[in-house]
This record gives sequence, structure tokens and C-alpha cells, in this order.
Amino acid sequence: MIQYAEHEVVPSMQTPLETISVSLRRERERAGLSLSELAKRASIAKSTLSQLEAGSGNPSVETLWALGVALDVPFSRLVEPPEPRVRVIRSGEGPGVASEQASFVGTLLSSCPPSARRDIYVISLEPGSPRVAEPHIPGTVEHLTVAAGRLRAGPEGDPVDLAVGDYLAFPGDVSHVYEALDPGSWAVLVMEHT
Amino acid sequence: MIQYAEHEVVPSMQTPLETISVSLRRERERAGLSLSELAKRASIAKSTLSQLEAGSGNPSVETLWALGVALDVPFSRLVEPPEPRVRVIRSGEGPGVASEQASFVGTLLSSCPPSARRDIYVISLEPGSPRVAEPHIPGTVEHLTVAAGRLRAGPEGDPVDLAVGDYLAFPGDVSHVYEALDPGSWAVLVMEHT
DNA sequence: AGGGATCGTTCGTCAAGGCGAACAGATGAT
DNA sequence: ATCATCTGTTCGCCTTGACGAACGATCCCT
Repeated sequence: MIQYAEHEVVPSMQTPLETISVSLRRERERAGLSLSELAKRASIAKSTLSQLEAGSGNPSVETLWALGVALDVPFSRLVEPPEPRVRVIRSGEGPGVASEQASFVGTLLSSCPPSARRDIYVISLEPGSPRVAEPHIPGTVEHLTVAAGRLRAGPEGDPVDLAVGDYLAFPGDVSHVYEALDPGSWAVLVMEHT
Repeated sequence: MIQYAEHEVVPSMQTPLETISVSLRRERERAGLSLSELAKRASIAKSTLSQLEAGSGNPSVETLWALGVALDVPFSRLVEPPEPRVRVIRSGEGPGVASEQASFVGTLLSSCPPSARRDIYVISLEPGSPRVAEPHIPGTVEHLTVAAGRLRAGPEGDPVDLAVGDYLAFPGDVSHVYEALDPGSWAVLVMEHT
């Protein structure tokens, strides 16, 4: 039961504009572009870019989008601080391996550090009644790769049958199920907290 | 070398402003807020919000940021089009990764979205000469879980022997190796970019 | 020394975003 | 029915972002 505060103390709280300022310069230098060159590629005035990197300015979405395209980086990399926001992990969703059913065993391989919002599990199931998992925090995505046996998994109303080697991604913030179709079934589960 | 389109092909290509329009309305209704109420919470004029949801308008970052805070959603959810929620990649399908060594096949299951910095692969190897991977960007961590066969993997100077079900985490920003010890070996690889 | 080419900055101008007020429609209370 | 209060819209005004030009500062090459 790990509980992170929603808006915990962050080393240096940054306003989105400060974040844009630093990440814009960082990505530009990473790409090895001069301010003038980037402005030309993004089809914006270099004066605008200069002010943005200087910290003054409040760019419009179109301006930032053009810069993101020119830098070949996704949009959010320019506005999200380099260290991801600390988010809440609600009670019961921590590293503990809770299993009501004995036929379900989950092993936490790599718990979610503050800098990377994902857990990696190995889950083993035996055929029987399906295990129904309650919704996790909004934005959670689960990635399942079957290592052995066969599984039926996915959102509660729309599960998918999977064989060895199959990969399935589905939202973890709604009720979802895991069910073994063969004995000795197991899979690697990456739970991603967006 | 892995090469994939930066922005996944989506059924209907949307400009960022169209995306903002639809996702803004979607998130607002999900939160059960009226347009007026949301405008008040975000401290923006409701006329501004009305125009944004209508599709006209090119909001500044501060405006969008305030809306993201008021809606309690990450910034990127307002500008990135929602990706299909349930995806299945059958064994053997999916984008294969061409490799110099014929005995190595990597399949990219989930490329790194903007907000989550990780890729998920399945890698298949056959016994033979070890595959040496060049260092990735600094801060990269690789998580390996063996699904079948046996592997020898890890940093180039200090590899580890792994059997079925074993899990290994090691730095990906130095030279590292993968080598199959048994025929038909494969593993799930989570590459994390911190 | 001089060009000639970049670099990133600051300036004034213009269009556009954001604002508040006034608007019409819907709902509920008296 | 009337008033009250909400909904979301459209209007004119004003601030502000984005632009282009001119600027000084570095370099590199004659």
C-alpha cells in the first residue's frame, strides 16, 4: 500500500512556460539545430522562438505543434516536465501481491519507481473461474504477453483469447478479467500508469 | 535499427485543434462539469472555452494548462488523439525488426508513447554467435523475462544465464549482449527510457 | 584589416486570442 | 405566470502573441 501524494513536493516546481523554455532548448540542442534553423524549419519567426526559449511568452498550440514536428518529438515532451508528475497509487494497488483466488499468482518483478510509471509482473493462472480485477487508477494500460499456455483476458465485456506469443493491450481502468484456458499458463504483464 | 512512424496512423487524421476540440468536450463531460462551471474552475472566460470546444480557436499553453488542471487530466490527453484502447498482436505478426543476425528477431509490441517512456518487445533468438547491442540513450534500463528456452544476456562484460521465468534488469546505456542457449528461446523485453 | 556568413537578440506593427457583457434557450421553484 | 438560475452562444474591446526588420556579436575565410 504505497501512497504517493498527488501534488507531492517536486524538486523544482515549474510552470508550464518554464518547462517549455528548458525543454525547447534541450530538444533543440539535442537535435543539433541552431535557433534560426529551427525557426525556419518550423515556419515560425525566430524572434518568437527566441522569446520562448528566454522564458517570456505563452505560445499558442499551433506554434508549439510546429516546433514539435520540426524537432521530431511528441508534443507533450515539450510541456511535460522531464520528471513525470508524481501520481497517486491508491491503497491496495501498491507492490503487494493480492490474490483472492489461489489459482492466481502474481509476482512483482519491478515496482513502479517515481521516475517510471510502470510495474512489471509475471502472472500465473490455472484453469477455473476467471479472475476479475477491479479498475485501477484512470489512465492505466495493461500490456500482456503470453509466455505459456492460453489465456482469455481483456475488458470484462470483451475478452480476447490469446495463445503463446500473443500480445494484448487493454485499458486497466475498467473491470477486466484473466482466465487460463490451459494448465500452467503464465504471462508477462506490464502495468502502465499514464 | 528500429524505425517507425512518429505519429501512429489513425483512422481520421486530426489537426491538433480538432483534437483539442473533441478531447476537451469528452473530458469535460466525463468529469460531469458544465461549460460554465469548468470555465470558472479553470479561471478562464467561458466564451473562450465555448470557442475552443466549437473548434475555432488556437489556445495558448496557459489556457490549455489551466483546463488540464481543472479537469485533472494530464496535458497530453488534451492534445494527443486517443489511441485505440484494445490491441492484439498475434504471435508472429506485428512489425518485425530486421536484424543483422538472422538468428535474432525482435517485434515491437508497443512503441513509446509521449507520456510513457518505454517500449515493449518480444525477442526471439537461436543459438549461435551472441548479438551485441550498441548502447542506447543514457538512462535506459532493460527488463528481460524469459518465456521459453535459456538466454545469456546482460552487460557485455558480465552477462547472466537465465532460464524460463527468470527476470533480469540491466542498464541499456552500455554495450550489452543477448545470446540463446537453447533453440526456440524468446523473451519479453521492456526497454525503459528514463 | 576587411567582407561574408552565421549566431541570437530587441524593436515596432498587425492580427488574433482572451475577456466581459449581453444574448436566447431550458429548467425549476414560488 | 413570473422570477430565478442555470445552460451555451455571440458581440465589441483590449491585451498579447507572432511576425519581419534591423541590430550587435561571433566566427571563418581571404
